[in-house]
Amino acid sequence: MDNGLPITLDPEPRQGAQAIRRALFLLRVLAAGGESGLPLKEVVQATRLSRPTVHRIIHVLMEEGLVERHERSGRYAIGTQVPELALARPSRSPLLAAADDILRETSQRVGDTLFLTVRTGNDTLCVDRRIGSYPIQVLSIAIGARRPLGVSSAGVAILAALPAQESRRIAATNEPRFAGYRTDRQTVLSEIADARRRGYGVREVGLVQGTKSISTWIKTADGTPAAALTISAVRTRLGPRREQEVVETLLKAAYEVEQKIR
Amino acid sequence: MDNGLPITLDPEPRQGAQAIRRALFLLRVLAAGGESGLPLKEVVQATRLSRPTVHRIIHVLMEEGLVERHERSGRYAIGTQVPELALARPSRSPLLAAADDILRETSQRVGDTLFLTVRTGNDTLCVDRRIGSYPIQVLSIAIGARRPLGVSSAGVAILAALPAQESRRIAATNEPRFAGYRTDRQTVLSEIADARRRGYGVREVGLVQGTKSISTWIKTADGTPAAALTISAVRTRLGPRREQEVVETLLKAAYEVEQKIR
DNA sequence: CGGTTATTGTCCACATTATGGACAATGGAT
DNA sequence: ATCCATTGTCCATAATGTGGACAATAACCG
Repeated sequence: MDNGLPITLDPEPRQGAQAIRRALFLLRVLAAGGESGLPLKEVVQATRLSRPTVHRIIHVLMEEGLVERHERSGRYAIGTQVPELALARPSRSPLLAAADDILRETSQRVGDTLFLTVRTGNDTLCVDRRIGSYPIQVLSIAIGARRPLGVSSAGVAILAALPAQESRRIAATNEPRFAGYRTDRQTVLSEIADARRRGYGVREVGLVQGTKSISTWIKTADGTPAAALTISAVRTRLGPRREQEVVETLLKAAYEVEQKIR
Repeated sequence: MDNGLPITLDPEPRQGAQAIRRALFLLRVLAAGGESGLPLKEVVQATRLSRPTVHRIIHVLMEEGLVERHERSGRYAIGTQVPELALARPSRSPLLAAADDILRETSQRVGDTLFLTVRTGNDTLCVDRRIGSYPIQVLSIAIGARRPLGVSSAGVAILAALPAQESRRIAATNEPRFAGYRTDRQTVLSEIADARRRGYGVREVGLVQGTKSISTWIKTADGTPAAALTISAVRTRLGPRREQEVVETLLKAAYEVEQKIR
């Protein structure tokens, strides 16, 4: 696969921090659990770590305030310290700022809900959502929703925009988590291939019954995908003809965002 | 010191996570560096860890996206992943919601800038700020500003509201960081004692020349301090007589917040 | 410029730390 | 009252993370 081009490969990861890496991975898994959090068991399954290890790390994170445990349910979730640490950063990322106007205009034009989704590690994260004017809107994904790369059309689009090698690596890494979303590695890999061929990602069978999603990718100057732009609607609203129209609109919008963030 | 009362002592901290604890401590130190971040050297000083250890951990955190390095300055700062993790939580804490109206009314009444500051670990963190109507306002502290407990009037107030044992422990822990704020443990301890006697914290010599701050504490139902309510103004605006008036207003506002969060 | 210092980065022998198998406790469910 | 599912704890042991010593830059300066 080495074609001599200056592809930026990740330098071999630094050693001597297994525990820290594990803890951060745990945090991301917990983040995927959102406000309601996850029971220990699911965290163990998603991480493929031993239960004692997960237990120990999660309790240390609790002592440190990065994780909370819900009184009633016993589920573990992201704690108050995390947003507190986040205050050290400017409130709005360049991407969000750049996409703001474009999202508004585009969602008005197409009438359906638009999502802006970024990649964060091996996950997708919904960072903005604009509701359209059509009376039936797909709102299943909220801002902050996090899923393994590959299980949503946005995730597939982002994987399709990555070098094949890396997308395969991520699909392999996320494999243990796919079961929870009723998919598997083979399916994801073929969806990625489809998306590469088409130039955009599609999901006929959304996580919500009867919905369909289409995603285009947004690349940074160096060619790595920065985000995905997704439209979701009830399936009947995205038949072949309209799919073409909508895709054109999305591609144009994605291109505009790309220009703004350079 | 054991008087038989059911004082909640921290259970002995869990073992087997030295590295994780260190990494989180590093994150908090970096958070104190705000947007501009800190050079490695200062992180080393603040943490009292060996330089190789800090270096290794910080670079792992960079690989994981929790820390960024500024291109120009080479300083390390909190990275994009942190706010991304924070999206897993509801946007607004109960405290902020409860304090919202009260802060607005109170800042209108007194005319000077009000700050709402919480304790997070061994730090204070400014989580809200309301600017008053008087033409000279002290704005030195921004939302997100983080300092070791003890160096601001808010920090002193919170320490004063904690059990003596714990406030002493924190003052000792933070000692290495005090130098950077031109204070020391002895001074802090005596300020805490003063605040306990008075019922509120005062700082005649603010971090900014010629300003003065007064802080009252806000306690949760279980008696632990949840936050501090601070007024800052140019010193001449807080002479003895007005100090009394302002303190009464602050105490009343703090009491109202306390009622709301129970 | 060459030289000096301040800061950041790397290496690796070694001791401490973190690991996970096995066992215990808790708490619903029936 | 008994069972099953889930969470919690222990501890011998291997592997991980540590920090002293050395190296490489970057910043400063005459």
